Parts: sequence; structure tokens; C-alpha cells
Amino acid sequence: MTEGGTEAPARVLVVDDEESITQLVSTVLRYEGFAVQTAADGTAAVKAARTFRPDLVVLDVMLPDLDGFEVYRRIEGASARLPVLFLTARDSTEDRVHGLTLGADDYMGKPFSLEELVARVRAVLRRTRGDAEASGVVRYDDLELNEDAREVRRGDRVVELTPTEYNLLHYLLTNAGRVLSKAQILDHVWRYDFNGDSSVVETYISYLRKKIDRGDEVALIQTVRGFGYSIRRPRGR
Amino acid sequence: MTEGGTEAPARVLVVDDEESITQLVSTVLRYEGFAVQTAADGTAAVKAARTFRPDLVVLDVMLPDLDGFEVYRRIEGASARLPVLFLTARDSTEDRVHGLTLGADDYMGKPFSLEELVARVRAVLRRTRGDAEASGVVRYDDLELNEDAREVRRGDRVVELTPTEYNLLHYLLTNAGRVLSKAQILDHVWRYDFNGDSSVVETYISYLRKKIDRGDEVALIQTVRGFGYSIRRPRGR
DNA sequence: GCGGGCTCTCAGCCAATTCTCAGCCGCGGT
DNA sequence: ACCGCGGCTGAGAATTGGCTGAGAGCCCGC
Repeated sequence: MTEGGTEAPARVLVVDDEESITQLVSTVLRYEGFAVQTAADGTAAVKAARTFRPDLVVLDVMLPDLDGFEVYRRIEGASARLPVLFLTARDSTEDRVHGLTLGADDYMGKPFSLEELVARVRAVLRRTRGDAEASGVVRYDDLELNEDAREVRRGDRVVELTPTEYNLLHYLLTNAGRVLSKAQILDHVWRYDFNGDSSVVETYISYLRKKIDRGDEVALIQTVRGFGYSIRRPRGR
Repeated sequence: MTEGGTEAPARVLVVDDEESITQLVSTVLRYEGFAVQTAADGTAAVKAARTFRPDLVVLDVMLPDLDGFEVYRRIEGASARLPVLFLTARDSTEDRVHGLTLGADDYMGKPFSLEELVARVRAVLRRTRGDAEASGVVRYDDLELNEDAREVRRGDRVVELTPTEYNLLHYLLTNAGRVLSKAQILDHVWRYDFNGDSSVVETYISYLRKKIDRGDEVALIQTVRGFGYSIRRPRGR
């Protein structure tokens, strides 16, 4: 599930003053096949935008020197239409961002989950680059998840999911056929500061099953005892 | 199944204060074709990281001076992106390691089995070096083991295995054609602190046979009386 | 400030797995 | 052909892992 084989990888500039964040984010995005560069403050960011010529900037609103919006303005001047994904502390200031990010492409509160981060990065690039191939629909068997509509269907029945359920299903579905450990799931789907044990995962799997593998339908969510879970058709035995 | 013939061997730095562990781990990794260096505490580790320039660090979280995470941070500074495989006591500290099953890093609880250790070391290096050759599928005759899906097939029949059965088969399969003694098998597949006798191996071989060499199929699991076992086609006699 | 939905923890239950052991089988040597 | 040792396997006890219902805390919208 890395970026399309032949095309040049999309370039992402990650700007945050906390090193743990740039570290985490750049690791994940590189792993997902993007070319990543980081900057720790506003001036460095503006400079990097000029030299690195990213396709997308992931930009913290709170920076030691210039604030995120200022950086945004200066970067905008340089490049015609450079999409931005803002990171904001998940608190009061969030509303402030509402108005100001209208021009921007998206924003998300910290702490976020990596699953969500990657999904949004992809979504923004899909929109601005007009990558047709990536339609934003993930499917396995008669189970379908539409990212644009944020809608899930089993057969022709629409399934109502809570945010966590949705993220979990999204992760499982984009890795259909592969077995994912509870630790992996926790690290991808839950916020990076989550610090409980992996039994939540069991609980949410249980919730998902009630909604997705109901009654007479074929069970698609499989437990692989001792390892983890996987989305796949039941195995003959 | 040592490292690819022509390429330089990958370099691994092993850090643990218990000598029995560094001893054990480095012996096995050397045997598997890696270049290994060891360090017994944090400061030595940081120093070794600079001079030895490893491709991967196997790092105990509990160290006498700096803790593993601190070492991680300092090492990170030195080299661009140096992947780490953490070793944690299989208890409380395990939660502190969150965020490591994505991208380049991973962790495993002590006590572990060598089979698993080697598998993870390989997996991490495969990710960062992009070694295509290692696809994660091991095959012998019509018997196939897929690491991603944790799935085993005999012909086109899917075989359901428990964790221990899976690990055992994995070990046999990656050493197909070679005769492995019960002692070797015990040392590789079972946790290093296991101390029962080797009759468990017999039991598990028996389980595997029931699932893999059934009925009219050619028996691939061979007993070599007085020595051990081997995966191979039956010999003419 | 109330109610409802969402998230997470926990404990009891059930099922799968692991390991031990004992008796039997059969290979290989004489 | 027989013996003895090594290996095979069934049964069962102990342990572990996973599922789910109940409920507490939290946040959000009204």
C-alpha cells in the first residue's frame, strides 16, 4: 500500500516544533511511500517550502517564531496553490482555526491517530492532484467503505459506525488479507498518546462484528488466535 | 538462509546488560549471517552506534545507566533514521513502547524465542532496506507459508495452525532439506527460558503431521532416527 | 445542567492451546 | 526373529487468550 509504483512519490513537508511529532509523522509518511522533509520552526518551513517544493505541507499552528497562519501566507505567495493540512492543539483555539482554515484544505486536532493522518494526507492530495485512480473507496467482498462519503455498506445495507469503529474498520480493510496484531492496531488506530492496554481492541472488534458480521452473513472479521485479527473470508477447514 | 551472498552483511548492534542475552542473541545473529557488535549499557551503546554504524539496534529497555528510550533518542540524533527493535520485560513496561509497531521499529517481550527474534530482525531490515527478494513467503514443494497472512497451504488446501505449530513449521521450512535436532528445535522455537524436555517437540511434530501430511499426500516431515527431523521429500530406499 | 452517545475498563465465562505422561509401536541391530 | 531404545500419539490437567455484558466517565449538543 505504498504510492503508485511508476509515478514520483508525492512530497510532504512536515512542520512542528516538537521533535517527537515530526519524528513520528515523517516515519509513518515515509513508510507509506511519501518523500518527506521536516522543519522545526516557521522560518525554516518557509525556506524548505522554496527549496523542497512539496506537494503538501503538514503544519502545526503553534510554532516558536511565526505562527502557522503566517507561515501559510508566506508559503502561499511562493507557490501557486500549495495545499496545507493544519495540526492544532485539541482545545479552545480550535474554533479560531475554523475561520482561518477555510482557505486551507483540512486540519486535525492533536493528538491524532496515524490512521487518520495518513487518510487525510491522501485525501488532500487526491483532491488537489486529481489522482483519479485513487477513488477513496476500499472494498473487500461485499463490504465497502467510501472515504468521501464516510459511509460503510455491507451488501446494500448501510452500516452506521462511530468514529473509532470507522477508523478501525478502515485500517483492517486497507490491509485486508493480512493479519494485524493488537499492538499494530493500537498504534495505528488509537491516538498516539493512548496508554491503556490492548483489550480495547477486543471490545471494538466485538462492536464491529455486531454491526458488520450479522446473523446469516459470512463472517469477514477473523480472529487469528495468538496473533491478532484479519479481514478475510472464512477459511475452509 | 544466510544473508544474500553478494551484498555486505547487515550490521546489528545488540544492547543488553545481561551478558547471557547479548551472548545468545549475538551468536544466533552471527550464525544467520549478520555482522554483530554488543554493548552492555547506554553510554557504550551510543558510542558504538557512532563508530560501528549499525543498520539496526536490538535494544533492551531496562539498562543500568540510561534507559532504552533515552539511548534511542541520542542514537537517533547521530544517524538519520536508525531502526530499533526494543526488548521489554513482558509486563508493565510494555505499554510504554507504544508507537513502535509501525514503520521501521518494533518491539518484543522477554523471554522471546530465537525464531521470532530473527524473523523480526529480518522484517525490520526488509522494510528499511527495501530488500525485494524477501517477500515473506517460504515454500517447499507444494507446502507454502505466507508470513503476512500468517497462512499455510498444502497444495490448495489451507491449513489452520496454532502459534507454536506455526513457529515450528516456519523453522523447519526455512531450513528445509537440513536435519534439525530436537535440541536445536527447542532452542529456536521455544522461549529461551523453557525448561521441559524435548518430548514436546515430538508432540508438536505429531500435531503438524496430522495437519500437513494427511492421508494420501507425500509425507514432507521426515524423522531422522537418532538425529531429529527434516522437511524434505521422502528418500528412495 | 441534562441526556445521549461514545470510549474505555473490568470481570466472568468459555474455548483453544500448551505441556506432561504413559503405553504402545516399530526400526535396526544382532 | 527378537530385543531394546527412540519415537509416536491419545488423554487429560493447567494455563492462556479472547469475547462480551455492564457500567463509569467524558464530552457535546440542546
